Amino acid sequence: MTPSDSKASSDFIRTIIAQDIKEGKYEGPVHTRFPPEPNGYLHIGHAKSICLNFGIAAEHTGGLCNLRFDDTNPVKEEAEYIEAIREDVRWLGFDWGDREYYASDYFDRLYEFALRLVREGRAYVDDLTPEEIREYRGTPFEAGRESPYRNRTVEENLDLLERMRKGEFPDGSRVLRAKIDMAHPNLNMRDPVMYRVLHAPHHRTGNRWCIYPMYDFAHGQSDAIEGITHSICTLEFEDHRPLYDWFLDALKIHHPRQIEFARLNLTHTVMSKRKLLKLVEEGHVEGWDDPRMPTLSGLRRRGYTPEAIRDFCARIGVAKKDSTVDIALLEHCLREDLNKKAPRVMGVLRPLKIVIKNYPAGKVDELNAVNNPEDPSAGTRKVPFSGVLYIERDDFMEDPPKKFYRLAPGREVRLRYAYFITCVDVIKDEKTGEIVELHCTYDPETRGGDAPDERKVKATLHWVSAAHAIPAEVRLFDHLFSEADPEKGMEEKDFPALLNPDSRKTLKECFVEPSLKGAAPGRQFQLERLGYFCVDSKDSREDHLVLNRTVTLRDTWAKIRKKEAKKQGG
RNA sequence: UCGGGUGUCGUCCAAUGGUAGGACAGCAGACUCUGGAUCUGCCUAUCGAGGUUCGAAUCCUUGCACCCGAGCCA
Repeated sequence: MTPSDSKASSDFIRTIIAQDIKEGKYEGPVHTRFPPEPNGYLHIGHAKSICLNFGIAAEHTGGLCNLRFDDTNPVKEEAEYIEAIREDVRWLGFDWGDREYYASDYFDRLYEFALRLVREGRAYVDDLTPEEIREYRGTPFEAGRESPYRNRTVEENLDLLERMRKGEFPDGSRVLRAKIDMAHPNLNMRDPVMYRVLHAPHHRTGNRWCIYPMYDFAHGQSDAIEGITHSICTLEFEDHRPLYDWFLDALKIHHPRQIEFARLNLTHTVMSKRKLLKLVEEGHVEGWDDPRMPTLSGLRRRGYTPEAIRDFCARIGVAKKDSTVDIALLEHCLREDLNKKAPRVMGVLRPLKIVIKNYPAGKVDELNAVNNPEDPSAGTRKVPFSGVLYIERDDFMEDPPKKFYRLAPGREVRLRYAYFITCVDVIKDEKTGEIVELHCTYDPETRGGDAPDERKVKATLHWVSAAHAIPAEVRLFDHLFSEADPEKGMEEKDFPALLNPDSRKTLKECFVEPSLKGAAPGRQFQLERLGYFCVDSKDSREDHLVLNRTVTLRDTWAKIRKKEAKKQGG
């Protein structure tokens, strides 16, 4: 192994951790955690965090990464999301062993912690209404005011907190607050709420609790309880860090080192769970796993591979600068992976019928086709050829421009792995003028795709034999939003207006080669010259094949066409 | 106006006082039974102004821009 083989990517977080280890700051091995809230599905932004946390643990001997659900708000969280999150993390390729934890596992200890702070006079029960609390908090520019309930006795606080826990008070009537500093320039330190009354059943603790800890009072302590050494989170928690420090110090418990990084943004999509949830709830997409969604379940259904996503996460790096990664990089990683792995088959999306006039009637030939030119071990297969075929409509032009070198009247091209054919006649619908079929001749000497006289053709087309082809429905996907940045200058509630109306096109009359018969859900392959596709895991049936286009191939011809169009359009 | 952050090619990430480099995107070409893949070449950047230094993306001063923060959300 050369040094470059094992060269791990580095970033400022890994640098800090390496330094901490060098200085012997922590007793045990590196211990991280991935802490999702089960209130939605995981998206590619979470993948960045998952790869970071599990990746760092894996890079150190004895390193561990926990999966912890931050389930402190029963009104927003659902058990359905937990299973989905587990599946997504596993699919991405990470293993948390038996270390699956829940903040709700710690409710008893958290309550004990709260009691301790109350006894020490560091927390109090406040009777202010939510509106009053906001008012008393002040603003970033002016100090807040202390609540009139701030100086209750320890006994009174203990009594009130216990009665909150027992359910004597309605939602919103009282909270437990930390007694810190109402004039602190960091708003998080102005007596933050630790517990609120919420008469709601919890998906794990049922009706055992009617008060629930705030995230700020649960997160740091959960990390401490689990012995996390490095608590990696996103930038918006940076100014919560002093508060976490305050709790940890007051409680005198293990103190992980928190490091913040910038969350991932991607062009042509949205990433916040709120927005994704809105797309789902308002029916702009078919669900969390709609193949256009940036969710892991959506990407999976679309045909993305875990390897491609991990590669992407490695390439985007980690930093503290707000950034928006071009979705083209994600697509590049995908193509690179699929190019190595996906078997090639032929299929026609917009069929144009071809009749080979000089081909013996009724004859069927079996031609050899390479399964994957990038991988000889993938072998070869037989593809049936006959006198009536379909080719792609886009592969013929009656009046071709200079740079078009596919089929045209009088022109010879190659049918992949088959024969050279020449177009001799164009048959049109008399009324509409639409081209309904092409008449061609073939050269029997070119069987397999090479001419004995070494003559060349400029194009090779994909095709299927009409009598042997399998019908399929094919869904073509494009960016969810046509704008690169749908968050820019847009009221949050209005962003669906920017949705790309052409993000999904369904083609119902496609044909694929017979080797795809009975293809299992999720199966992936390349349709030569068209792109990578997979069998839809939800809608495909034995007798009704449904394919998703995962991503197109790089398409130089499309680029030329676009450029020409732009030139003419001015 | 307060607190916390961040400013390097179009985009993302490096360079930690010593030649500003890589990837994606773009452009041009080679090759090709996928206009795929592959290969080659090209293009473009240190937020501004001062200073320290033989030498500054990096240190200092100052200005500017952008992001986060006033949930009983996470």
